[in-house]
Amino acid sequence: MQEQETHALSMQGVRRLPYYLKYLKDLQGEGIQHVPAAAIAGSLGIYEVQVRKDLAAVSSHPGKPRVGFSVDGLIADIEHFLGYDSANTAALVGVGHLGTALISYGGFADYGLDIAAAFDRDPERIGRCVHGCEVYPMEKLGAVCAEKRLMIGIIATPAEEAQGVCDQLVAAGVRAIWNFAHVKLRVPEGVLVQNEDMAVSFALLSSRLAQALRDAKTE
Amino acid sequence: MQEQETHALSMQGVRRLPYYLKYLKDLQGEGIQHVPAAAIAGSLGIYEVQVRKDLAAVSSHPGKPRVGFSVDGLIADIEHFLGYDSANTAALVGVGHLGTALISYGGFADYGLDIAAAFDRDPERIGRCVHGCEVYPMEKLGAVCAEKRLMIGIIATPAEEAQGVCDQLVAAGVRAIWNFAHVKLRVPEGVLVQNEDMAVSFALLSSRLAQALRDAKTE
DNA sequence: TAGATTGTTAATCGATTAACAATC
DNA sequence: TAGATTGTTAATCGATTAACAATC
Repeated sequence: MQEQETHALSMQGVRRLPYYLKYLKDLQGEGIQHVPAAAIAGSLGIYEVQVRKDLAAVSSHPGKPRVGFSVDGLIADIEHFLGYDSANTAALVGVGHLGTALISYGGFADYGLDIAAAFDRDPERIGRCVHGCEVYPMEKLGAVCAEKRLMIGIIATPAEEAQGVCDQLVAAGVRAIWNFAHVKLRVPEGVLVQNEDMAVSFALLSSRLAQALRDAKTE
Repeated sequence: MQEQETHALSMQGVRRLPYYLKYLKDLQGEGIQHVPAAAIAGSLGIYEVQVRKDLAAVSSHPGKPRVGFSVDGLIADIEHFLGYDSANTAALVGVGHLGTALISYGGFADYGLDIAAAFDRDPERIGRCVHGCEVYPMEKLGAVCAEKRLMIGIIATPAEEAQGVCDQLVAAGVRAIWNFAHVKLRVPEGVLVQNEDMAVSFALLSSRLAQALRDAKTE
């Protein structure tokens, strides 16, 4: 019975899961069947207790004293928790450099994401096939999304167009938006939005660097 | 005197600053000179108190009752806090789709990032000029970074090459690494690393979506 | 003065860390 | 049994939210 994990995992915890998963898959590749929490913690530079708490929240099979956790079991549990075994089908809008990078990024296949169709308004790009993914004109967005029952809309357009594209995706029935444009999207209740904002990430880096340089000067 | 802001701002707070900045610059463009915290909070959908706490941590000029905060003053303070007025010069390694997207992304100029040189090992790409940025061969990395005194290394290579590139960048004197490869980098003490991991971001989206779909089924 | 708006102190909430009891 | 490793309960830490006092 895999349905006890209602919640209890912090959002930070969810962010750690992909790292656990990567490490566990490496072990799996080496044919290792059991792993103690301490080993996972060591590979990521965090505390064992945190790993145990995270795993307790997602895993259906508890770890065994003296043995550790089942590698295969954990992989299955984490993938289930993260929904990698659900239908994560996506439509990508904006086949510029970033969009192409996303389609081409091999890592996603591992993580259950299937970009099933791409859209662009540039006639030059329409009809092309990028890494096995066909590029459709914007006019077909509604029909293709509905037909393929796509769940996720990925926005990789310039910021000015993002809201319009978002509205079209929502109208076409997607349940979640992964937004790479530097803009705050308005969506109806019930649609998830995840922002991937490079400007925010850079701000963090820049402030830490500025702080470090100031500290260095003071000493 | 602008040097009282030792700390006191949460990391989450730092992540909100770029949004404040964007809103404030819009106001500046409209010629508005003062803004109350409530207006900033409203535009972002957060509480006023949080905005005030964040601003108190970074701003040198306090806000005035009945008037609000000086738009120009806040912009200057936030940019200073984030280090956008420092020399944020960067070397980018890996001029694939993602690397090209980063160089071409107009937004960074606003945020104080200057990608001054790019590197690649593909002879086809070397010597080209992408959005005003010259692409050098990997062999020149050390010399160019030293000569231009570049502070930040941006890694946009495949995961397998990331650690090697990181080592070269560190040897060339960069103080911070912005890593887009899905790998955990080892760096010497004192070098900052900021990971921008799409797999992590997607994991968050996927788990939220899976949870939402489960909830919908239950009801 | 009255009211809008600020800044600060206290209360709550959430996540991490530490201490310890349970089990193969 | 002894020891490795687990899971849980309590303590700490950090960030958000609420309540309130200060000021133009």
